Amino acid sequence: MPDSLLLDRLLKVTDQLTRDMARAFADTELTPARMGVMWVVHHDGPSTQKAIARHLDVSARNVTGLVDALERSGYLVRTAHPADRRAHLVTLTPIGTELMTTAAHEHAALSASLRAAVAPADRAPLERGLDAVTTRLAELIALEAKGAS
Amino acid sequence: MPDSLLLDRLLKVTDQLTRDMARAFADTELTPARMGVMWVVHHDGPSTQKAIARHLDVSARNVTGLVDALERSGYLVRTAHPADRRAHLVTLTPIGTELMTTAAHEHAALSASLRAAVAPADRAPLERGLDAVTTRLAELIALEAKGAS
DNA sequence: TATTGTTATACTCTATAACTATA
DNA sequence: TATAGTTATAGAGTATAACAATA
Repeated sequence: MPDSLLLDRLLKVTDQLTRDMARAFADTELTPARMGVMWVVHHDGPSTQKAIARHLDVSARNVTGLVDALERSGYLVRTAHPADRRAHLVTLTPIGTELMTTAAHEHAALSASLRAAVAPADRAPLERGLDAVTTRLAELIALEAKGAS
Repeated sequence: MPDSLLLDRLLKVTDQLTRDMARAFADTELTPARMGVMWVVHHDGPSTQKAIARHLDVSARNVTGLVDALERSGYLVRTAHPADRRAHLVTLTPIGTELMTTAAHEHAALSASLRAAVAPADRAPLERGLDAVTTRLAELIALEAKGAS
């Protein structure tokens, strides 16, 4: 597709990554949304559900359901918050920690594989270009949010 | 984020595009999945639901629901297939055609805006890099599909 | 009063399976 | 027999609103 628009290329990658992630979790009790919760807790350590909701920019109700499923599957547990009896601290179980260790390795390996597929001279410009696109997209999204107030 | 992995950059753009599209359709009866149907019919002309399902790689049942919603909203209609009485030909209404004309312009404008945000010397390498990533991702997805048979 | 999390409710996207009408 | 589409059913993600317990 030599004449494609930049946006079409970005949407193509978006579609591939979305589908590939969903496929990777088929036949497990994990899903992309549940893994989102796992990444937050993996990176930030034990977190309240409110903090997770803010981090993912989803509703508190949504987090309740995702944590329910992950707790059922044994990847995390709700524990008492030491200072606030309203809140739960969501904490990874040993199995959850093991899952995320593996996931982090696979994530890095996939990133390296994709980078290796790019011509060496194009790698730095690709990364700079993606950063520029991200910055512009963030500006456009902020503008829309403002206008839609 | 100067030290981010390539994959993290790609996922960031994926997240931004996904959210931005969903936001763009808030307060309308359109959604990203419904617009997917609209794009197929816009590009391919009157299409059977089966053809749409193949194009989008979703189930026939799914297309039934999406076409139901778009027909209710007045963007397309089911018409009789001239040669196969089992099939429906999904056809854009004048309003649907108008919608897609506008959408195509906005799509091109967004693409140009994103491209303009990238340093001129980085634009060609960015596009080449994205094509390389897409090709590699397609290979990896094909490998997984084969292994999971 | 404000906040955390849950229950209640609803909509969308998605899938498989069974069924109808046609090929 | 095979195919196009629908109905039936189900699970997942998401949201708002009302409510309980606690701050």
